[in-house]
Amino acid sequence: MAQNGKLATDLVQKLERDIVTGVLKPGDKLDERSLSERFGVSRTPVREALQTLAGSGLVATMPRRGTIVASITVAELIEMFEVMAELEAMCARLAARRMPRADIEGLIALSEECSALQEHSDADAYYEANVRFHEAIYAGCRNSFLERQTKNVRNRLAPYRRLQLHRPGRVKKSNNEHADILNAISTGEADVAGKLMQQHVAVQGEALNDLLAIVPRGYLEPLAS
Amino acid sequence: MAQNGKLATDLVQKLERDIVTGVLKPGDKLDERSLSERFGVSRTPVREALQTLAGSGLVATMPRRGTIVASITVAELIEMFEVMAELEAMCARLAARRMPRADIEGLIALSEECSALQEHSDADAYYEANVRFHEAIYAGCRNSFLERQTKNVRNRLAPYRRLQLHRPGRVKKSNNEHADILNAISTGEADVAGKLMQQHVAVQGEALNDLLAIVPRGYLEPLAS
DNA sequence: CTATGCAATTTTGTATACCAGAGATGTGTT
DNA sequence: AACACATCTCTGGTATACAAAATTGCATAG
Repeated sequence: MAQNGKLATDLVQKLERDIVTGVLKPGDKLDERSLSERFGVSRTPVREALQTLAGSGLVATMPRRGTIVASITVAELIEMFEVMAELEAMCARLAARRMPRADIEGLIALSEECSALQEHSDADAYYEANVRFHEAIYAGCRNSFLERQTKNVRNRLAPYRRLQLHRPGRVKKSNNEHADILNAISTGEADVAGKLMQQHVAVQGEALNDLLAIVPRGYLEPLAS
Repeated sequence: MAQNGKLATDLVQKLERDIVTGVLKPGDKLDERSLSERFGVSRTPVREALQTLAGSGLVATMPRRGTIVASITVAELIEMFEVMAELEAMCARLAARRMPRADIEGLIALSEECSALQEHSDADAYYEANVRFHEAIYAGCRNSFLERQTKNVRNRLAPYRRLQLHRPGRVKKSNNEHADILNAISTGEADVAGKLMQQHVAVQGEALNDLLAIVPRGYLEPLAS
């Protein structure tokens, strides 16, 4: 979609991965000069890459004050989770109606993968499998625009979502919810699948308090920016 | 959000307005040198502006082949309307729950404005009022992230949505649907408001065929890109 | 010792120059 | 006359140089 030059595209992907996987954390400064030296290119493609990332919301750049990995306010966090839950619910609803049998088999396999990893209580490994499970459902909605849109919001929430699974008991609960969602999709109960997914993703009540409690300093902006 | 330099920001806004209002049409070529001469700046801020617009999907740039105002395929058009309907439905649902009385009064005023303009059967004037009505509902959801996201998709669909109102009878029908939506929001019936909005925005069945029939050449990409 | 103001340095924003690749056009050959 | 190949030009991609603004550090005054 946003096709810039080859160098810039590479940079976008590298930086995006680093942000989504947590190598770069919210609030980290992205200096154009350092980045250009580190990647052995001039500042121009670096700027283009940062520009692109700013467009998708992964970084924030203040005029004349540089670029940082986007950190959001508590209010925005709540807002984004609200939208995320609805987007994923839509994916699940459509997947229940449109996902071919063969792909559902694949989804089952991914679900089992999650279950297996859940036993070992390795939050990071589970997170990766979890991402694959969810992405399979995005793909199942057979709406590539919705898929892109959903992945985009997911990426922006990634640093925060990752934290959730480090809460005791959350992995097991998450895995159980997967089973129910999978079942609803498999039987074609669109509205049920959507509702379950909505609840699976939504962060409300106690879960919100728990999440806020474990968000590290710097991941959230102070109220007065 | 995506704060580039002052010049680039100005360009983004100017180009965005031209695209959304139809001055620039899908498929139009955006030559960097011409734009830089026309606006009296160098190519650098022009490139940054195009970069930003590409990020939001309003323009498409093919490597080494330049930038054009984004034109989409029929499949994408359908997909985007499907998502648009759901986003607006979510706005309406939340607005029904959260919109303060005072703001509902404003919404009523906007609705009456639409009704008044509908009489004169001036599709363009109605379109503007229509936009204001819908934006008031976006604002009513009290989720600024959802609001931005919705406006973004709306902007991308603007060239196509504008066409719809030129279909005979569509303006009157649209206006009637507004009344029902307004009523549901006013009485706090969230699910009804959402469902009505979803149907109001969705393009399916005959409406889709009608829309495709009046889309000018160049607005849609050929299947093989 | 702290606060304020000025200067120097760092870093971003813009302009320009250079390079490379894709498409167009023309010529030669079959 | 038609097709293929080569060259040429036009446009984007990248690098670098220059200008303006902000932060930081130091010095001086209170």
